[in-house]
Amino acid sequence: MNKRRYDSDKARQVIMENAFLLFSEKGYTQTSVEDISKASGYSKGHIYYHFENKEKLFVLLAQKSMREWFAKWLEKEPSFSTATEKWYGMAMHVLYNYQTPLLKAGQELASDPKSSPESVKKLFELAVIPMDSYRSIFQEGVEHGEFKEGNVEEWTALLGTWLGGLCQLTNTTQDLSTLEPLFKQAITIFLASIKKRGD
Amino acid sequence: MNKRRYDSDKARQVIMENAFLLFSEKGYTQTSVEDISKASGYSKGHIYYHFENKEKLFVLLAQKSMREWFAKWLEKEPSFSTATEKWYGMAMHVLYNYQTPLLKAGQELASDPKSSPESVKKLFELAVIPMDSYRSIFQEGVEHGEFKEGNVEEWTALLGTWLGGLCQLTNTTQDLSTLEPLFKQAITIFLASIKKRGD
DNA sequence: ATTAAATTAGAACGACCGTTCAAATGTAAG
DNA sequence: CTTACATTTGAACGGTCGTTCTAATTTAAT
Repeated sequence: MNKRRYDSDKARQVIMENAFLLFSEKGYTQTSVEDISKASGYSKGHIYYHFENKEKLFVLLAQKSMREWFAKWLEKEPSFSTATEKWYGMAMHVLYNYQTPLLKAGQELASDPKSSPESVKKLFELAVIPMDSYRSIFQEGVEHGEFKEGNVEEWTALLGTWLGGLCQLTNTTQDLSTLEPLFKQAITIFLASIKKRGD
Repeated sequence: MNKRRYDSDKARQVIMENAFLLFSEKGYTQTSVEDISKASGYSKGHIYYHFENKEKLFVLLAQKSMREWFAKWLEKEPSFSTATEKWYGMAMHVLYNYQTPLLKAGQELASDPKSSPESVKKLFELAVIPMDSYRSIFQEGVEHGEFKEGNVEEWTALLGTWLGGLCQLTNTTQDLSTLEPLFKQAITIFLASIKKRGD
C-alpha cells in the first residue's frame, strides 16, 4: 500500500482515455457509465465528479478528437508544396488519424431525440472541420493554376464523401497500411478529373 | 365499434412497417419494443406473437430491405444496354432505394457483443449483395471492351465506398433529387479513369 | 491537532427495457 | 351451444442504466 497523493487530473485523463476506447468500440448507447468506471478503475460516482454527465463527456471526447486531428494536419501541411501533394498527404492523414468509430458513435447520439440540442449542435459543428480543410486545398490548387476553374464546393462534397466512405473500411482491417493504395488511388482518380494538364 | 375479423397477417405487416420506420429513424438500440408497439397500435406482447425477439425482427427487416433493393435492380438492369449506362442507372438506384439509415442500425447491432453471432453473420452477408452487383457491372464492361483491363476488385472497393459515402448525404436532405448531380458526377469521374477511349 | 476543502467510493433511486406468461377475447367448426 | 384454436392484451419480472446523494478518505493549511 504505497501512499499516493490524490491526482485528480490523472484520474480525469484515465477516464477520458478509457471512455474514448469504449465509445469507439461499442458505440455511444452500448457503452455504459459503469463500463467506463470499471475500465478506468474509478467508481461510477467519481465519473460524475469530473464530468457533468455521459453525454457531455462524449461531446468533449469528440471535440478533442477532431481538434487533434485538425491540429496534426496543420502541423504537417507545410511539408507539402503543391495542392496535389497535399491531397495525397491528406488521404494518409485521414486514413491514420481520423477517428471513424468514435464519430460514428456521435451520429448515434445526434440522431437520438433524447439528446440535448446543444450537444447535437456541437457535433454537427465538428463535421465541418474536415470539409473546411478539404475545400482550402482545392482553393489553393485553383489559385496556383494547378487545378481547373470549377465548382469547388462540389469537389469538396465528392472527395469528402469518398474519403468518408473509404474510412468505413478501417473497421474491416487491423493493418491500416493495406488500405493505403486504395486511398491513394481515389486521390489519383479524382485529381485527374480536375487537373489542368495531364502530367 | 365495427366488428372486424382478426387479420393476423395485416398486424404482422403493420408491425414490420412501423418497426422499419423507427429503426431507420432512431437506430437499433434507441428503438424499443414499446415504441414499435405504440406506433403500430398493437400491444407489446403481441409483437412476440409474430416475432421471436427484437433482434430477429430487425434482421428480418434488413434482409427484406436488401433483397428488395436487389430485386428492383435486377428488374431495371436490362433497360440499360452498356456497362456505362448501367453505372449511371445503379447510382440512381442506390440514391433512391438503398436504405442507408436502416443498414446503419445494422452496424449498430453487429458491433454489439450481446448480439447473437447468427444475426451478425446474416447482416454481414447482406453487405456483400451490393458489392456483387457492382463487380458484375465492371466485369461486363471489361468483357465488352468498354473498360480497360484492370483490377476489378479494386474498382469495386473504390466505387462501392464512394457510393456508400455519398449515401450519408441522404441524412442531410429531404429532397433526394438535389443529390442526383453529385451521384452522377462521381460515376463520370470514376468511369473516365477506366474507360478505354475518352469519349 | 484541528479544520476545511478536495477527492473518491458505493449504495440507492427511479426509469426503462426485452421478455414471459396467464388470462381474455374473437373466430370457426361441430 | 360447445368446443377448440387463433389472436391479442396487459400485467409482471429481472435486469440494466444514468444519475444522485451521503459518507468516508485524503490532502493542505492553520
